[in-house]
Amino acid sequence: MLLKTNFIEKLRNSGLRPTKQRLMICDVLFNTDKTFHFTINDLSKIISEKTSIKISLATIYNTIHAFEKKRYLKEISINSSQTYFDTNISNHHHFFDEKEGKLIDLKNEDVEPIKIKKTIPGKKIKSIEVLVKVNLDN
Amino acid sequence: MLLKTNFIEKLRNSGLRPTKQRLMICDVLFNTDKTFHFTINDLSKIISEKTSIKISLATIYNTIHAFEKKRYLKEISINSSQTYFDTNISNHHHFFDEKEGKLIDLKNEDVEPIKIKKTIPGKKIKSIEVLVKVNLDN
DNA sequence: ATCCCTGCAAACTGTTTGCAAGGCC
DNA sequence: GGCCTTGCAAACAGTTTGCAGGGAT
Repeated sequence: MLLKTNFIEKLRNSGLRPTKQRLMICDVLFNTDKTFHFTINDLSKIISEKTSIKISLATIYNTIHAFEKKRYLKEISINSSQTYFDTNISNHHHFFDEKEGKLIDLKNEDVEPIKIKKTIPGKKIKSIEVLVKVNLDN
Repeated sequence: MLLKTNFIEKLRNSGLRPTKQRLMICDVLFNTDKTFHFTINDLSKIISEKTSIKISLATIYNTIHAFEKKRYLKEISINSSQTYFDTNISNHHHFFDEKEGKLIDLKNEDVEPIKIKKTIPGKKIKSIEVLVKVNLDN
């Protein structure tokens, strides 16, 4: 758990002004031990349920992109009408439950190290993401 | 290489009427030894460059979705503003060149078999997709 | 005082849909 | 003829942008 003052610090250190909207978003995203996945829509709903303050969608997009740039969040690669973000910024893989449209973390020890035996000249591997799609067992 | 009559056959067998639009799309997608990746936009451009016939975007979307349902194509999971399709419907993985926005096939022998040691009760693994993001080497 | 940030509305992009006209069987 | 398909335009959803007013430093 982090205190509000920590968030203020965190934002300042990134060159982001600690506005009440950003602090609110920090509180939702980072004031928990667990990491989780969300869409902008999810986040917007959580905020409106949690407080009476309304944060404009534009501001939410703005803030999330700023946080992504600062590596407080990362975007997850799934084809979906909405973009998913992850508060777990470490390298890890995902299950995607097609029926529920939900992402589930795979711990690193759940996946044997991926070895890529091919390289592309002049290019460097930036990330390796495994997406395991699951559905009903029938 | 397949002949036009083969495509007519193929479409008929799937319960799809062999219209000239669909045959044109078949020709672009399947009348080659190589498989490839494309977006709807790409496809639309290829068609308009290749022939003077103009196929409406709605029809292209329509046809591609029909082909996907019939498993002549598959969609690839990348977060991108556009949806990518693959004429290679076998299980395989991809490089994604972030700079060029282009997909490159990884042959199965280029990736050591992925082992997932976790299961989800009542759920079955439908697919395992590896996306290796690459970018300039600096 | 300055510069950054917010919120609204409008704009934009890729995709989907409704429907009338046309084409395949 | 009946049903499927096409093509257009309008609708749609998620996201981005321009800009005026407000807030942080």
